[in-house]
Amino acid sequence: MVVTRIAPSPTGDPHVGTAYQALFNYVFAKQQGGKFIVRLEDTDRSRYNPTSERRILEMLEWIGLSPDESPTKGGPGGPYVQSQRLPIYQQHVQMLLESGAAYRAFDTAEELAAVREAAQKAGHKEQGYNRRYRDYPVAESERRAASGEPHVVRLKVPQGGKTIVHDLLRGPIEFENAALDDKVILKADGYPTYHLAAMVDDHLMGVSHVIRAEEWITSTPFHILILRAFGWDEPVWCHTPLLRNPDKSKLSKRKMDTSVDSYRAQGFLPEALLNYLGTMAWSMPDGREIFSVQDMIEHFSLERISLGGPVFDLNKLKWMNGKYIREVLSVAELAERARPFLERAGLSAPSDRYLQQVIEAMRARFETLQEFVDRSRYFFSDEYPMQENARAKLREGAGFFPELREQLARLPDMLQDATEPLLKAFAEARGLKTAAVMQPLRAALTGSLETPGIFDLLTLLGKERVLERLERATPQ
RNA sequence: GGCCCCAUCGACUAGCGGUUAGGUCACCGCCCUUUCAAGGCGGCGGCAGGGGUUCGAAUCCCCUUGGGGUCACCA
Repeated sequence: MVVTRIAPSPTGDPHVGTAYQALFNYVFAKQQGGKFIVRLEDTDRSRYNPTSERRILEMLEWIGLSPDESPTKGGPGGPYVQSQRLPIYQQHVQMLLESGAAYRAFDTAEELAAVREAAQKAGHKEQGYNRRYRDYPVAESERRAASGEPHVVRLKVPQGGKTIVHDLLRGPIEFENAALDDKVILKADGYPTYHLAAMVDDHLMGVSHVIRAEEWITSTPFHILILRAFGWDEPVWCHTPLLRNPDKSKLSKRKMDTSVDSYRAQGFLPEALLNYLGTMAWSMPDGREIFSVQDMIEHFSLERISLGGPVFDLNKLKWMNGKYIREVLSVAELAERARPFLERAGLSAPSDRYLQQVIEAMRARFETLQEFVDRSRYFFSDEYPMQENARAKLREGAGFFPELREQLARLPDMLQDATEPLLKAFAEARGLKTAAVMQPLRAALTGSLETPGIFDLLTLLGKERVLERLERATPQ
């Protein structure tokens, strides 16, 4: 059975890279009739962030990549939080200690730093651990450990030969074992390092395919060595390209907005964000660019992942979000999603019908739900900003506003059948171009020159508000 | 710097020995539109360079260059 996983570290905001990895792991697992696991890697106490954990899990639900097994859902391989699995790791490390595949090292942090510094000064190329305790007498090691002396446990990496990583996308990648380090697998605080914990968990949880970012390639030989030390089989390794900043470096919050929560707050739709991520290093066989996760599951193959590192382009993400807004979601759905944004801005719609009508009119004019709110304020409140270019138009119309208002007031309603002839006749009677009437009117009604069509505006705003705003726009 | 990965328009990509190198975003122009968008049509723009292999290379191999990742008791 195919089992995939993501193993995020709860250290901060839910990262788009996590959503990206989740997408590929989820889609592949679902397509193969397998399962998708989420496991939290919180073995670094110093970087642990208590709210991050919950937010990562919530993010996955929001975006629609719900795991089959996770800290909140549980499952046969649980617990799914590494800090709750300490006995398991310690037990496994003990096995390696007993088999001689690992050894205790009693170097202090200061000693290591000093050694490293000395090596650097001497211009040594080898930067790894000096393996001081690799051949330390076992009895002595046992004694010092038993006496409570702080220590770490390191893996005894073979000093000759090579380890080959068979990457699904890149073929065999060779590493000289001599160039590898005796990495720490159990820290002095009793917590395992990522390398040990991830391999033990992947094995115990039955993970068949490790689909992860390419930054892990260089530590994969070490992972393979851990697996071998236990006598376990390797999963299929598949390293996907890293999402990039515009300058091509690894996507980072210093240079880009990497928080999924932030995109959510800006009014990006989960479907659109997911669709966009799906076009990063992957493409639909038929070239379609707008596709759902379900479409992706139907046509996915790991082999179609391209290897160049894709730049995360906010511009195209926005375009795609707009595409979903105007062509994929129904007006009713959009209304429901827009409502919380409206409320957060202190606005509310008098009715579902009205909200939907406004959205229909605005649909092609916003690309995020926040933009919708920002650009539609005049539909929901009489307090809206007057833009500078609109103010200028207002002055042009000031002279005829009272008369225009008078005439509009005599109409039974503001429907186009009545308002259009009126506006045209009104302009003609004064020797004005129709636009010379419409633009000042638009400015008076909305404070803006970028709005839906004037007749939609009149209809939606209704007679009462139209007359009121016209009056308000007329200088006393 | 060592090791490792990668390389098609500015960006995302299609291409997997024979194509006028296709599509999308962005940009520019035109159309539609008495606003702004959206939409339609068109345009600009690319196989990093050099060697091979081959009748024939964007496609295969090598070198160079460039970019990236990684070298923690972080993941």
